[in-house]
Amino acid sequence: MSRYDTKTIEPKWQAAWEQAGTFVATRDEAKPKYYVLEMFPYPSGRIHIGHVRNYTMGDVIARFKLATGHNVLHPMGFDAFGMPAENAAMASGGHPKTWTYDNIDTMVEQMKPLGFGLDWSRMFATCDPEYYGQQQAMFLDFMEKGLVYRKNAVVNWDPVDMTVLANEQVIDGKGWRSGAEVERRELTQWFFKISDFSEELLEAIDGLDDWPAKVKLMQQNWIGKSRGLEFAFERVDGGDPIAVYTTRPDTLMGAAFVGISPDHPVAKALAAADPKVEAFRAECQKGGTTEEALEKAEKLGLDTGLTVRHPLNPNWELPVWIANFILMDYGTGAIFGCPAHDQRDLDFCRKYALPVTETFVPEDTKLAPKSILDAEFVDGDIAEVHGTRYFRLHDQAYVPPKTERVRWINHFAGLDLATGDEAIDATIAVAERDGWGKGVTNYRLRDWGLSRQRYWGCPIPVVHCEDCGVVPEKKENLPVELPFDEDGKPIDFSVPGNPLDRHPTWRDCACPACGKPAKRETDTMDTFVDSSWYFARFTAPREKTPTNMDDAKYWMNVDQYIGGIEHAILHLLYSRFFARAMHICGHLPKSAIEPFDALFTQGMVTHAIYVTRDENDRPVYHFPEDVEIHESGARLGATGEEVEVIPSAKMSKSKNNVVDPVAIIDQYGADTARWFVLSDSPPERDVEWTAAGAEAAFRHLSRVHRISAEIAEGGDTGTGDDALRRAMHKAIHDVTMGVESFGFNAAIAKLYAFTNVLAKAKASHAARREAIITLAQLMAPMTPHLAEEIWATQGGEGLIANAPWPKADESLLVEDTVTLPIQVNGKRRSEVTVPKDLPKAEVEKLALADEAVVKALAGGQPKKLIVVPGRIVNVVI
RNA sequence: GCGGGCGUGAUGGAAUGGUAGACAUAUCGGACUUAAAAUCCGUGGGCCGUAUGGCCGUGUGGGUUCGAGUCCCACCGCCCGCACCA
Repeated sequence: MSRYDTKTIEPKWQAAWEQAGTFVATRDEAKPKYYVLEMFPYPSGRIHIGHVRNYTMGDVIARFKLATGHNVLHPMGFDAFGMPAENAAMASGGHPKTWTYDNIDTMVEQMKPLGFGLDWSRMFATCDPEYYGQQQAMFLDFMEKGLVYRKNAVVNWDPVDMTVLANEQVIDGKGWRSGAEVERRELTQWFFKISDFSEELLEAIDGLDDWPAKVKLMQQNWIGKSRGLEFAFERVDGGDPIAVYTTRPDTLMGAAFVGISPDHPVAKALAAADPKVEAFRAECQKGGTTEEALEKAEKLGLDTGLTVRHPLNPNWELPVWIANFILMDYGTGAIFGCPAHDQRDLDFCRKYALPVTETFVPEDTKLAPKSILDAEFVDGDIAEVHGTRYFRLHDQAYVPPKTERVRWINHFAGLDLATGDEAIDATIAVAERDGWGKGVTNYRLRDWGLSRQRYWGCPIPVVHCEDCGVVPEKKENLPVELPFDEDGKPIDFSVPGNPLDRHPTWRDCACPACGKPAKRETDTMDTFVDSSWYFARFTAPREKTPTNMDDAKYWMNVDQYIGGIEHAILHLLYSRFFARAMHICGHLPKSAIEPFDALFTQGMVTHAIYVTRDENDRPVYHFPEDVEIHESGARLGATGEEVEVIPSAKMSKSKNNVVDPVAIIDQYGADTARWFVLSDSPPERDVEWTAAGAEAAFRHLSRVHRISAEIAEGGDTGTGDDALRRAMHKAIHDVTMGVESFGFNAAIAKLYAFTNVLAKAKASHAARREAIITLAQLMAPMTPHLAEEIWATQGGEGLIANAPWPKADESLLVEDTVTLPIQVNGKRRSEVTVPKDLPKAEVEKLALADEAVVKALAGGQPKKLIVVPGRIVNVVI
């Protein structure tokens, strides 16, 4: 009997698929098309077991769709621009281009033995000039349609290296290499006008029926539509009024101060005249640009000495403060602070001794007069004195949901009991009636800054001309290619800053408008641009235009997109924007403006970390192969030292817990790796790689292989054909459901169960042969090599990859009798087996006659009797 | 800080609001073997009980329901994102 020899089996079938062109996609109007795509990898160097999981899921879908009669497109490429290539060049003196293409070669070589059903003929990398040249062409189209513009924006500035830093390169507010305190600095940058699409991108989320609800919710919150009031505070000194935007105009009577951003024009004007203000602005510019850093930073304020008049009472003057937590990018860059109903404002006002005024109190309370002592407020903000409940603020701002009714104090629109939403409406109405403000809709979504001051990215194809200004490059001059050399030598990346900026010749060019000598733009594009349209490019990857409309019409949309949850917002939102922009420029049909019909977000593959401590109590990480697991705990194989096990940690080179797919394939074969990454956890959740789990997967596949070999040797073993066929059709049904609903782990559990039945089945040779062939077909999307091998062993024609998916015989799925649990007051007490169509009344009779029920009733009558046909009986006493 | 998610035996997990723990792993017991490996059979949430069986049990505390792992509220813990990481 032949053993399960993956080293022979797997390359054999991979060669067979390649020779047959099984996965090469060509347009065929006669068949329904199916486009399945996994988020393409960054060529970091080696493939990761996480990639294996991602692509295996896609491959299961692709092979399943092929078997169900679809014309499948399942391509692969590389998201190849980005910082790590430059970092590698900086660290070891190579070139980003060489590093990247070497990595791509390695990774392709590592992916092929996994047997993915990919159309490799469509592969490209985003750093191919053929790709980024088309991207530049689209950029010019976007410019023409007014979708691109320039403005100032803040970046992380390293004052020692004199260079812009990515957020990732800012560690605890310091530059990663120089260690210098990072500053926020303004730079003129290129932007895509994604904010023009805020409403459309928000509304269209409703139509994304096959996206996870959590992703849709995150995108909605990110776009952040809000309704509010815009108005201006008159300055007492007669200067330009200060415009503010607020989502809580109902709290206007609780205003304590007006706050402006350190980057607000008024703040800048004051700073020009007053070094104290300038020093404060400089203080505010310390640290990185992330919203997290800004939000967590200590709240700082500076009283400008300016005052403004309250719009509802000209005698009420409010101080103007500069505050570091106010963003110039959102609203008008100025707010009014209402400490009673906003925690951040409350903290600020307590810190700077500004007054706190409630504008509303809980419905069943009164505002506490001063005469009620603090001591009465034993439990937070409410005190009860002589039967009356009084409210007064303490440490927490009072922020009830806007849909909750509250009691208003001195509301100028005459409200008494009303919800926040009603009060906002009333306030906006009054402001509009009296002409001092207007209701506006605002979005949190900001325009997409795409400029990067780095080398390894797609050059922005514009030219700066002294006479003509910013001029788009001519399309016939595309691609604007990155230079490989400078002064005849490969570019030196050991110097901080953008090599394009200091390149001796690359910048020099002729102005596309007037022909005079001019300078190229040296900013390159954000790598998110590259990944925002690659899915469209896969439909016609060699086209001399960004897309081919016929191909795009045929293949788009992506029917199933699969990738990590970490891309839930940015990548997916940018792609949705890009599809719309491409449609406007004639590169995609209208039908493709929502490019991903269905989205699935898969979890990570994790692995335990093994740690010991050195003499200074610093952690020492050990490779799994150096650790022995005993019942009493884990120990180092060499020394017997006890090892701490941290389960389910993200794989990381520095923690020595990375599982290399290449080693796994070598040890067990690709099918085992594929089977394991699908089997133990639901695909949306993290799965922990364990040696025992991989071993178990391998044992199971060996067992299936062995069963096939036994059956091939023939012989009838009994007469249980009927039971085996029932189990088989149940398996067909369950596995089909599992695959269609991304329940891969559940599908695999059903395959285990069916295998157990088949292994023990006493049945005719014909029935057993039918069962093993069906099992192979059901396993084929997950373990395609083993499936082909069994198919061939059992004399199947052609390739199993092309065989039609088995169909479940519905008549064999239904049982004649069902066993119903009988509950008494919701607790299971007994059960009764009845014919499946037994009328409800009969079931009730049987239930009431049940020994346990009779005992529980003790002669009495049940209060209620619930019979759910085919499910359960509940007797309520 | 803000937004989103997750939490079930020793372990990974299963379960259209309807018998919690399918399937797999560890463990333990047995068969086969001179022996081991492989394989096969059984055991496999906790407590009590020889057993039929009983009580408890899905992070914690409350709620809705005839019935809650599942729905709602609060809390705790962990994970993801926060616009220049990909």
